[in-house]
Amino acid sequence: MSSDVHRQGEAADGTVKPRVRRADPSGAAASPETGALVPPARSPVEPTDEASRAAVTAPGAPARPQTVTLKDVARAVGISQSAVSMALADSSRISPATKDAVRAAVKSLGYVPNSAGRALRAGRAASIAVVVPNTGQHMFGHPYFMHLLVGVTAAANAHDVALMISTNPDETHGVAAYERVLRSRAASGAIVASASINDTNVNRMVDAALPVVLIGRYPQLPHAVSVGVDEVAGAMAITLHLVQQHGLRRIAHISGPLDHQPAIDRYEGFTRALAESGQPCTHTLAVGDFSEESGRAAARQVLDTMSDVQAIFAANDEMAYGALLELRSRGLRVPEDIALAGYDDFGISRLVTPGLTTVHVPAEALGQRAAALLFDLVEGTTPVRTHTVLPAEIVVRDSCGTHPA
Amino acid sequence: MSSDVHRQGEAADGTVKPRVRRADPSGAAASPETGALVPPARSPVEPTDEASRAAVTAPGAPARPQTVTLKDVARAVGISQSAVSMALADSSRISPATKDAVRAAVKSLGYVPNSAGRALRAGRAASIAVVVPNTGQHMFGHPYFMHLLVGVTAAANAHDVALMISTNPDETHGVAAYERVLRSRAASGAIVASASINDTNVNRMVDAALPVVLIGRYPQLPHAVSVGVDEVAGAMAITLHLVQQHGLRRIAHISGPLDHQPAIDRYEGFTRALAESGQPCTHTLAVGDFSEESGRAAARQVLDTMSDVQAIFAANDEMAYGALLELRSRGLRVPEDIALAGYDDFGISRLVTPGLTTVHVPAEALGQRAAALLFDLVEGTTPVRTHTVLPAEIVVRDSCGTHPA
DNA sequence: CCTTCGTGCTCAAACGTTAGAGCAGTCGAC
DNA sequence: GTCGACTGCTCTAACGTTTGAGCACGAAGG
Repeated sequence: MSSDVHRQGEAADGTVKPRVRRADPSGAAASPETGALVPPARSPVEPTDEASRAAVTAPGAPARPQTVTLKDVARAVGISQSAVSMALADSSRISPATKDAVRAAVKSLGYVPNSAGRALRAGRAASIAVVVPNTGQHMFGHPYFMHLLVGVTAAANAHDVALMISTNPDETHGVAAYERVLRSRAASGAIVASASINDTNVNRMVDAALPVVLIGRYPQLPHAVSVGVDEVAGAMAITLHLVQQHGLRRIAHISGPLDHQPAIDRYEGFTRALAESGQPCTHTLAVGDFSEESGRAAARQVLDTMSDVQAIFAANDEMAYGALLELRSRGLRVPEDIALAGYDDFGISRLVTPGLTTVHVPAEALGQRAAALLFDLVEGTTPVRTHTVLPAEIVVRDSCGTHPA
Repeated sequence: MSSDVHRQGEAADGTVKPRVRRADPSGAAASPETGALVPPARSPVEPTDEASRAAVTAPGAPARPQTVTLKDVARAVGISQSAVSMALADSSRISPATKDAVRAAVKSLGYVPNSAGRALRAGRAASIAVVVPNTGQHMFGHPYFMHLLVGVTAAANAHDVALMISTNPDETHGVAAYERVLRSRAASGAIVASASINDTNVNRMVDAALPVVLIGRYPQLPHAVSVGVDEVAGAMAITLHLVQQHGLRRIAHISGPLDHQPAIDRYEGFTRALAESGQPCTHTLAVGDFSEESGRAAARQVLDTMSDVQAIFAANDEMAYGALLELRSRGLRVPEDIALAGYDDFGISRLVTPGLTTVHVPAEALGQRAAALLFDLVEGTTPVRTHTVLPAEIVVRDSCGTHPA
């Protein structure tokens, strides 16, 4: 049985010699798990166009796998296939006895309706798509999407609908990947989880006149159906927590790229909270790109330019972690010397020492709501409101200081 | 514009009052991000059966969204639709001039082939599925799947094939979710990422005579095509590292559930390494379930029963983290008092302090290889080998002790 | 001049499904 | 006794695609 097993990297004598990789002990940005993937010995699948693929398949094409269709059920029961179809649709025009017979035959033959036939007839597929445009895998691999997917999956399962996911291989294929899914009617609607507010793809999708639900806030697309989180409120809450609960006054914000709506909203929440706190606060801003390394760089900038910083609020946990590394390397203690807060709450914040105070993004709930809205759209029920905003919730851990009182 | 915005949890006066949740400062198992999701104000989508949904859609059913089909292109060019089809397939029977005209018309009309029509005609859909059977979301939400998905997505994109994901809503729906995807021909093949070796669903899938690639090692299914990682070698390598590089002799293993192939393999690698190390080692075993809490419990058991433990090797990073918490709470230092190692390398191991020495699981590469194999199967090319095994690679960080020169 | 061949298309059928029209038989009402 | 309505089905068309068969035409070969 082991004779047909092929071990890559196996030495000639049959012993397995695992490669050892030594991690950067500084724990900095050269993160092993996001590093280049182990290159497969076999070259990656090369793109094949429809024509040549068909040519390859044609010669030795095995008999199409035998499927049981309506016709088979009809033959078994001794009625027409339309009658079977109607029976399965529980039509009142079919006698109970016939329905029973049909159900029995369906079960014994193992009939499952062919989705292509159904989709063709119905004009739409029984599936929805989650599209993540404009993404290298750096975006798609994020835990955020995993949680989103869990939510969408749950809703799709409940609705008895299949789920397709569609990402863009690269910028040049930009449009293709997701537009085709919709235009080809492979999915009857889509949930779009994008990023940049300048993403023209998003506008395209919305214009496509197909059911689309956006995740996030899209002020420039007032008529698009969207579901988001109240990011401004979340950022306000955590900033106010720093100011009011911990009495901090000199606070830096490390924002994400400011063509990114969440980055804008979190920054706005930050400034608004300072303005409304009633306290004389000083603040500064450093812009990152949501990556750990950019957070570290931003922290460096903050520490070098603002004297006596008391707290840093980063627009996501990854940058907060980067900042933590910078603080650590300068011998600054968190939270004793500087308080730290993040945003997202997808694992990092809990695992890091000290645990990061952060704002929880309910990605799973977002996914579930988005799917529910999409189903309304697909079924022609116009949703009552176009924009749904879920509440933010802050999670207090240790990085912002010991709990007063 | 903000008038149609509905804020959940918004107070009557319009101010947003975010809820504050206080995290368990012990940092133990009550992990916020895996906790119950924020319950949506609106009740979750209730299951709707096919019949009643159709009834809802029927009355006000809007005109089916206008799509441009082959017929439209044919009309525009002034030829038959078969000619258009042949032109697009680059048939030699069509003149270059006509092909050009067709391509121009396709472009100007924005024709995209309807996937249902194509799938119906071809007998199979241009999509593959990733199925995760036997799963509460506890399994599906794991970073492992995210990485797997990234790999599969890349391959699917390169092959110009859509990707469906299919999970089981719950145990009762067990079969339905994935079996339907395949039996209904919604996908032309599937990648199965399962867990338990007793999972009868996996056998069912394999028996279904549809292209299926399993992820992991399935010794009991020798004829199924699978792609896995050499878990035994990985566990051996890390164990030998502890024994040979760090001179540790009293080592405990915290395994996963032993009806789970990776758990079995990692345990086997552990014992085999000890046997082959040439050193007189003492070891013990505690069984967990791959959860952080079970890791903590197992560590408790180990520390209470085995005297003078020098190292703990946990079968995954989550349990290693649980063990770390237990050690920390007993005032034991890692690695000074006890060395620690994990397995998986999906983020936790890098973020925790001290960084965990672990074995890297190349989930993305697994996904990519699995997809490549699946495409071979779907296209009728029988792959040369049924089992592919990727090499393991250990990642040395700080939890196993300082690097001996 | 007739046949053969090649070219460049058209025609028709088929994939599996659903739904509207139609139809044979029964039954109740007038 | 005739009419209409109802019951319980069958027939047929249609969704959009691909493909094998067929056909009209011109050129080449006998």
